[in-house]
Amino acid sequence: MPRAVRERQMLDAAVRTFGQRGYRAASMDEIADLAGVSKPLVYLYLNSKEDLFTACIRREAQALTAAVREGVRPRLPADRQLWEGLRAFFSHTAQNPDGWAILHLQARTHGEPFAAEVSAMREEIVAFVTRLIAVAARDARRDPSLPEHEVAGLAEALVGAAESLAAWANAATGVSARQAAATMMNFAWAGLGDLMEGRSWSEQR
Amino acid sequence: MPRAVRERQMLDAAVRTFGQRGYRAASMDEIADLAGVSKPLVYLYLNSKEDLFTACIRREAQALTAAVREGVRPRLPADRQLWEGLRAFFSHTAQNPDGWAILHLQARTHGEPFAAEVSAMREEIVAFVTRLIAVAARDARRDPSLPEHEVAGLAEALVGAAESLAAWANAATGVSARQAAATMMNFAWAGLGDLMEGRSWSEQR
Amino acid sequence: MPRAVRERQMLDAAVRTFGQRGYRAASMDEIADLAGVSKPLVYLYLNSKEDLFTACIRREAQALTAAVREGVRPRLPADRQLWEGLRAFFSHTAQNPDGWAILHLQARTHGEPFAAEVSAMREEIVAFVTRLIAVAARDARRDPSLPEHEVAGLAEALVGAAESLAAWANAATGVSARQAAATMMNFAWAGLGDLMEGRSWSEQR
Amino acid sequence: MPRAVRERQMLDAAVRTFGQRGYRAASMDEIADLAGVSKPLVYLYLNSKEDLFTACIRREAQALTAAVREGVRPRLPADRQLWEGLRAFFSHTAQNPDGWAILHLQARTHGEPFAAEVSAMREEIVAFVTRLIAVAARDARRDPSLPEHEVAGLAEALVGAAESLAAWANAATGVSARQAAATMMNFAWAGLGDLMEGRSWSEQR
DNA sequence: TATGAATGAGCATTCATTCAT
DNA sequence: CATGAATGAATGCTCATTCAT
Repeated sequence: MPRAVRERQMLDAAVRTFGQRGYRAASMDEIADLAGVSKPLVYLYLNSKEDLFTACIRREAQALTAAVREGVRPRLPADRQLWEGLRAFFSHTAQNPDGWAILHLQARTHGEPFAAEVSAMREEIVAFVTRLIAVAARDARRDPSLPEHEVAGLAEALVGAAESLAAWANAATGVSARQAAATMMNFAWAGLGDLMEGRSWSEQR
Repeated sequence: MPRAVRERQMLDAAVRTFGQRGYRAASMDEIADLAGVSKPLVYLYLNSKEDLFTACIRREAQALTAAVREGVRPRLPADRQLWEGLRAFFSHTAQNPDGWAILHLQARTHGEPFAAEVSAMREEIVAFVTRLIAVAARDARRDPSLPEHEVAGLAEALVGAAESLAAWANAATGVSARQAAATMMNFAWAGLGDLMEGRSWSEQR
Repeated sequence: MPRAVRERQMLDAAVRTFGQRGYRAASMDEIADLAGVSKPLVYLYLNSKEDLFTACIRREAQALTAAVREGVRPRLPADRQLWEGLRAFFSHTAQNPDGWAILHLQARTHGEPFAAEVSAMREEIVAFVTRLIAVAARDARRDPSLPEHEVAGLAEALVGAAESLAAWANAATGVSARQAAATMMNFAWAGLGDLMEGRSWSEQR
Repeated sequence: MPRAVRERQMLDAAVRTFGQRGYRAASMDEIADLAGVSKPLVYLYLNSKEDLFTACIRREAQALTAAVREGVRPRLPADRQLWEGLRAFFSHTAQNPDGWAILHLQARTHGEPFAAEVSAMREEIVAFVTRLIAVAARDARRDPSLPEHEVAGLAEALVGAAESLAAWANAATGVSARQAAATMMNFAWAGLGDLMEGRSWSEQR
């Protein structure tokens, strides 16, 4: 069996195990078993538990950013791009709960080698959102009087809100990716103040 | 030395160790050392690692909710209450990074006995926010045409955004609790859309 | 509360705990709790776990030998003395299962300081039986052509059989001390060979 | 080194350690040391201390019953079968003092999982003796007017006597298996009463 | 007389990791 | 390419025992 395939099996098993048990509670024995190979082979291919976990994080991070990137049509107005990105995000996390658990919970919880890995991805997403906000500001013919720093904070908050909603939507049965995205747009774009006045964000214009 | 004092020392040491190392990686030996007592005493007073961690979660959760509750003056308009709550929240988390790490990261990452504990606290905060939104809607003389479910999602998103900003503010040096709270208000109350048009939320009116 | 009474309470608790849990599994904590006193007091009165266990063994051994001694009228013929001794033995062990467990199981299982203690008692009983056999032989006007050594073996076997029956009678519901003693007499006095021929031992002559 | 061999070594070491120290006092460290392997290997092969002890009991129980079974020629008269069985029994226990200590003392002293294991073996032996008694009764052309229950008691007493003699013979130097068996036959078959009259059981008729 | 507070030492168990084949 | 065999190092937890009061 070619190496690439074996490696994929191992990563699949590892993602599942790490996602469900957590980094420390997952044992290499269980992962090897689930992958259907012997433990030494896992070490031969992936060196150590740490490296294996890092590989999981990287793969899942790339899968997530790719899904979001592919979900967004870059020519649309900023709010529409955000809308599409959010839909892709909620959709992907709902379909890959173990991967999402690794990125959102495990990697950040278990210290330096891993937190850095996931931060890279997060920054990519934050940068994407930051760019959207800048574009929107330009389209509104406004000088970016919002300072850099403030924009970064807004993006951070937006991403955090989305992450939180992802967990909520996954847990609360019956909340679709679309609904979660709609809630996010209302919250982030329209703002609570506007919502109070009866103005909510809407996909149609 | 009286029991109550010793117990406090142990909890302090445990919060610090759990917060920095994580639940699994923290060893009872290290906690006992840091508390300046022998391991058996930790077991005598706090029964088990699980119970000790639960006690940490409970203490930190109560400290956090108490801080927020005390920071809010209940007669003010909803947005002002939110503003004050956020300031208290960011302030408390900045001053108790280990406690916040336990609540935000560790407890949620390590499965059922603990996740439930922190969920209770989180629900209390979400309920507080939900109530604020409802009050704001009433004050704006709007029928609560925002459905229950949508409000829950908004509150969830708001809390998630705040949690995310807390981590960000703690990490990025030089962001004060006040600044973080302002960013949150802009984000949550004014909304990105308004911000684009130059309307941001402001403490003065 | 006078020392003697306290000490009795402790020994009672210890016998029960050792009898039910075993020497190693019984904890000084549990014994102190059951006795209703603090642990240091147990140490003050009885020095150590080892000494405490030894004290239990001694007390129960004396109680058992006393019960047997008091049950036997020394002027009767040998077989009647044996009969009475067996009844007293089965009766006492049935009423003190924990004490009997200590003597029969725990003390012999846990090595030297204790095994010696119970051996002393056992030898006393074996000596009693040996004497009975010798008396019976004299009464039958037979030279003791049974060698010393053989007699010791017989006595040992008899005591072993009785001990075994005690456990069996205690476990099998509905076997009285009297029945157990009768079985023993049939077995030991009449012998299987005689039983086969229809001759069994009988209390009435 | 192949697994089966290693496993035997471990069981040998365990039987010796459990037999001499007792179940609780024996440490897995000591057993592993004595077996010449590391502790994790013991766990890998035998799961837990409890399982290891159970495996010891089972192995020794089977060895003992096999030795007795093989020592008995089934066509002989009942008393001769008993004689042969006893010789095999005393011989085996004398040669395996640690195994015998496990079966006779340790297993019965340490509660349910183990006591049940050894009870099974004991019942097999008691059943064998019971059958012998029944056969002897038939051969003597006697109705089995000995009630079931009485026979069970007799068998129990006989086995107990033998167990007791085994310990005695092992301790008292210079008592051979043959002598112990002879004493048992005199005791059990002839009965003390007969012995008093000068009639003892004899191998020759 | 009696106890609350405290600990040194040990034990069963697990796990990431490595050889020799 | 793949594995059966093996281990050093921790870790959670318990227990007999002792002071200071």
